[in-house]
Amino acid sequence: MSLSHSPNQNHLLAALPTAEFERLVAHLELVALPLGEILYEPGGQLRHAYFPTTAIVSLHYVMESGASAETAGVGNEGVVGISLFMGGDSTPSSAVVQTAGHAYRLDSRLLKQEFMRAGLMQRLLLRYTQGLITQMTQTAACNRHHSVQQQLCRWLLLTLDRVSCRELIMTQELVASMLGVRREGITEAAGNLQRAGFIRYRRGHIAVLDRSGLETRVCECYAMVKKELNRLLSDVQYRQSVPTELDLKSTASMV
Amino acid sequence: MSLSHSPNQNHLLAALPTAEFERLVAHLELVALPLGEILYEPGGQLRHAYFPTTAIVSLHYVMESGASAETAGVGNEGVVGISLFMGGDSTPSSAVVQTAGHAYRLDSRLLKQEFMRAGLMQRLLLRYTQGLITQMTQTAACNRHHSVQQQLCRWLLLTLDRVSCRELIMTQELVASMLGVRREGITEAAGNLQRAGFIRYRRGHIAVLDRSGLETRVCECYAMVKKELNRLLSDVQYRQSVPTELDLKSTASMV
DNA sequence: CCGCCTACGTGCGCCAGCGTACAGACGCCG
DNA sequence: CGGCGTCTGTACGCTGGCGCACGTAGGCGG
Repeated sequence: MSLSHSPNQNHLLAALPTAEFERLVAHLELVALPLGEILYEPGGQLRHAYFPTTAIVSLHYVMESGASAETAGVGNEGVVGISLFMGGDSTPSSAVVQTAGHAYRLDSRLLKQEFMRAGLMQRLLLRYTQGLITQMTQTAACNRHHSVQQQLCRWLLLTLDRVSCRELIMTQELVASMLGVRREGITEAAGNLQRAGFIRYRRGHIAVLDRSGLETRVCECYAMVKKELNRLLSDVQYRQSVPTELDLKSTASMV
Repeated sequence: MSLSHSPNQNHLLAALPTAEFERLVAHLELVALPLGEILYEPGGQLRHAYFPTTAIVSLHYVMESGASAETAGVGNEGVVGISLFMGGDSTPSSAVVQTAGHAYRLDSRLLKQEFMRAGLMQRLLLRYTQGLITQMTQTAACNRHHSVQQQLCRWLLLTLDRVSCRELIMTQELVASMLGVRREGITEAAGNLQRAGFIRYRRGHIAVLDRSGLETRVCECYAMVKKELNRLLSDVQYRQSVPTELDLKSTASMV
């Protein structure tokens, strides 16, 4: 948490070749993202792209009725604000900080400029976007066919892969709004997992005790998303320290 | 149906400036797409991109259990095979012809080449992809919160916007697999719509009698998708004949 | 014209998840 | 230490959609 910050904690930034990185690094601004902060709302103009390091941002859609559903999450593997280079400048979804932490932000114009250079940055951003599409596709199917408990496991594991500790600051209410279900549904599903000894719930804190236990309850969607993201970014090379230990660990423990 | 074919029937191709269009037109190959044809399967290498004119292709995901769900549809407003330029070359979803018709196909290498030129084609493809993302997002939320009947209306309207006639060749079984619900669920929902006089079902044929009727039953998702796609492609200019009459009509009748 | 295959209609029991309501319980703050 | 706000656990009836099973009917091929 209070360790030194570095843009290299974000996988995309860490994968940039030196020349491209040098061009951007002076314009990267470290910002703290408190829980609940809204990075963008439907139709609003984006002024920055955010490269999370320790924070996790949730992309989700709010319906007229107020009901909502997460379509994808963004952690240190990605970037918030793909519509900047995809061309729309805005989207109908919102981006909300789901786990407090830090991110480096970059002026939207600079990101577009860098994208237009058609260098590795463009390639990385497009690949990442493809991974995001996979995540959304999978979420759509998962919403349709899998139980709340399975989805909770998926969500916990995906979130866990993006943070460095085993404890999440997260109320059931919040999780429920992510998955688009009732709070009581989460209470029940989480209760099961707790009785099984996989997690421990304590008033806004979820401690994961047995990761592999969760993996026995999760639906296929989790593995699919991880596998596809790994595939898409498998050939990228990091400039120096490889920041993927978490991902490697998590995928190694999969089938 | 048996009218003359032209690449201009596809909105993306029609929006290319003359120079870019000339470069590609010799390599565009008209193909007939029969109902049920599989354009690509999970993990398979794509050899072509498809620009539908009269055909409609469904992107959908099949789970281990065999259950499936459509994440987006592609008609003459788009292209099948975005992973070619996004970078993955393949996706975990499949693409299946949902309404028989025609499409122009283009060798995958040529599409990549054209994309790399960073001309208007790139801009169009990225914008379209952004629209596709919107569609997937909306589908995910819709799967979660809306009734089968609302989703059926959404699906019918979206499909109707992509064909030139009021009758779809479509069994209930097929619609059910698109929406990822039971066939009986479609029977019931379609029965309601038929009793209301909005549609007429006849053994594999769905005739839409009252479009505005359907619009009273549909959820917000339909309008959202249309609106966003229009916004994203609002500033494109067509080379000659404007092929958007259908879309203009459909959006004019919306709120 | 007849038969058969495929598609459509219907009925039933079942259950996951919803809406609502309320009771405990943790922990912060005064 | 005590109070209160927030978070979590539990209970109950309800309903939409599922799984299954079967009846019916349209329409194509022989």
